[in-house]
Amino acid sequence: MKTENRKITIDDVARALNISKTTVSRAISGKGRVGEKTRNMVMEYIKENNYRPNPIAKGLAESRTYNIAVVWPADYDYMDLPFFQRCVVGMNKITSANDMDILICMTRGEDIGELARIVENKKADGVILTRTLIEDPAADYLISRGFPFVSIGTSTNDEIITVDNNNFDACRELTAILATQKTKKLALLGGDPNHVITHTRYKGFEAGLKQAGARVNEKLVNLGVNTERRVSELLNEYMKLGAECIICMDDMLCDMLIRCCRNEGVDIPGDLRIASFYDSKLLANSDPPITSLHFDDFMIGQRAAEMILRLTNGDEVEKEVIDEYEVILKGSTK
Amino acid sequence: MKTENRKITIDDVARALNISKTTVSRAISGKGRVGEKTRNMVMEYIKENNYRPNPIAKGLAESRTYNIAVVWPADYDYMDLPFFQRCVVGMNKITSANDMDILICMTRGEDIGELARIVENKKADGVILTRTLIEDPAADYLISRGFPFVSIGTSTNDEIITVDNNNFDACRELTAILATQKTKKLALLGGDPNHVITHTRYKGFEAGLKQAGARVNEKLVNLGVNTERRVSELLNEYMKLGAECIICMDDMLCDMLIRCCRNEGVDIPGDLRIASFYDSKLLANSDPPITSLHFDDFMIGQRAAEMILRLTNGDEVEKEVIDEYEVILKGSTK
DNA sequence: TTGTAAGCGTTATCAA
DNA sequence: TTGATAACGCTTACAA
Repeated sequence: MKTENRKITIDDVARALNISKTTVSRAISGKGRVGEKTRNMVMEYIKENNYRPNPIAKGLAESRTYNIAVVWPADYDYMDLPFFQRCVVGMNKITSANDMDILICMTRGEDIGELARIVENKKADGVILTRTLIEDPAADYLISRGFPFVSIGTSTNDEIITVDNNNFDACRELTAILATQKTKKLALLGGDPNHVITHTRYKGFEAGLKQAGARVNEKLVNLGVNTERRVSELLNEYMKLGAECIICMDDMLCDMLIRCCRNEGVDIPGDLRIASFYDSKLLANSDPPITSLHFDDFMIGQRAAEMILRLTNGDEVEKEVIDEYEVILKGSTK
Repeated sequence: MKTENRKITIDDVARALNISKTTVSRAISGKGRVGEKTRNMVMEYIKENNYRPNPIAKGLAESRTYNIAVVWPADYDYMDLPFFQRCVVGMNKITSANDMDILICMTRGEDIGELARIVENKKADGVILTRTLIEDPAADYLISRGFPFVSIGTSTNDEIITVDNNNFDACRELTAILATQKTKKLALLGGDPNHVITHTRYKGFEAGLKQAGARVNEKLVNLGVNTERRVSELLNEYMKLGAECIICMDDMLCDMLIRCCRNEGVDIPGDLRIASFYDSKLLANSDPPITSLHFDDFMIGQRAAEMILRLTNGDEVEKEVIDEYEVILKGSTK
């Protein structure tokens, strides 16, 4: 009972069939002409003997890895957002269907050292960036190296191939709906101004107000908010200015705001309405449930993966915008 | 202005220095004797010319990949739990410090096809399973292939090298604290009985009651709960039986339970106390905030990564238990 | 201490 | 349609 554990190689196949490696290789890859009969013989043999070409050797010969690197931010602020995880599940559906794998690569603030290592070492054939920044060292680096990549999110740099949800329209629509109720005084609480999405959401907010015949009140808009202390200050300011509704750019801000309201005895939606430009399962089920937008993270991951695969195959790839968002009106806006 | 983009190889280094590849290889790897002078010369040259050995070629020669595969469940139930994502961030800290990378690999229910592909194709040197099951096809497969792996979570199979939080003690402690208040009638809502953790938590619950001089009331314990409908039914049953406190095994159940209570007009903690055996940032901030346990996901990922690296280096590795949990008492249990 | 040459398992070039 | 044979870039016996 010898358990031959050594993996069978292309050489073994060739020898067993009394043909050359070249022929076997051609039969499998489909490149180059092979006799019908020979091909069948090879295909049958490898099926029966469960031969799988070694992707490392293949990679060495082809200068490929059959891996896609996905870049995540490792900052604590983002570690809890299920967004990245959900994207990856979507990407995996595509990559695994193409016998490719996903490599996880972290950036820590400005530090793109790990990405650089992966690129220099050729450990992946392409890269997916999971967010776009105004000042974006990762994207700049990849461009400078001429390394294929796509970004999730809209970019200020037009050469970058991106896939994004239609955040602008979604935010515009939600804002317009809220503004055309009796409520006119809408306020905004925004995140990191180095994120392109922050500006997109702001533009959507602006357009939504315009559409409803209202205008942005600069005093009711603040970006770069990232602490509960700051949220609390702004809540007080906004209330003094007579804000009727506050929209948060994401649910971490929204979560903070809810807590501040509770501490200050501000009733939602009685004294103040609240909405978020990005959904969270848990917030949508909180008391009161929070009005928000919903995007399909799984889907956007899938699209990004499809695009980078095409790109690494040398095909032309165009930017994409996904329009399937949902506006979910809940108790927090009556 | 020729941009020599071709990567420099070990051959280039050797030729430039008028020595053989062998010597260069030895100087870099540290294996085999090399003259002090020669080594310095090599090291200096590769630093200046920014030479990095190609890991694919290295891998082909050594039969290694410098990748670790991390296995995630792709089921919808788990897609939202930040646990897996946080683990990976922890693992990455270790792997990247060792010039290794993380490959993501999904299992879908019983389907371990992708894991098998990665193992058969030798696309990783070792595997980390992120949960343990009673009936565990992934672990069984890896054992049968003799492929190195570690599991996060306690296993019923003693040969498996695991790293786990001390769930038993944590659950025991929380239960005991809740039971030694005036409350004696504790109920339990549990998840998938194929997960080892479900049983561990149950044992902890049992031990906690015992410690408090109480005993498990079988009618107040139900495992395998996974729908809101079922939670609602059980809430009614438990209330009829006079339950004073319900502990949920995780925060998805807890979230459902809170919603059911709201629907049924059950006041927390007035009519009923609630706690969870696994924490969620959002639940801890809900109204009322939920009493729960807290574990360090980042840390457990780190440990798992350290273990698999040692294992792939052929070192002996022992099971580990991490004792740093926190019991967080909040408003939901008064 | 250093070098030669044979792998590692593929693909690709060039003849036959 | 097929087959030698040389890459791909590195490690590692075995020699010197």
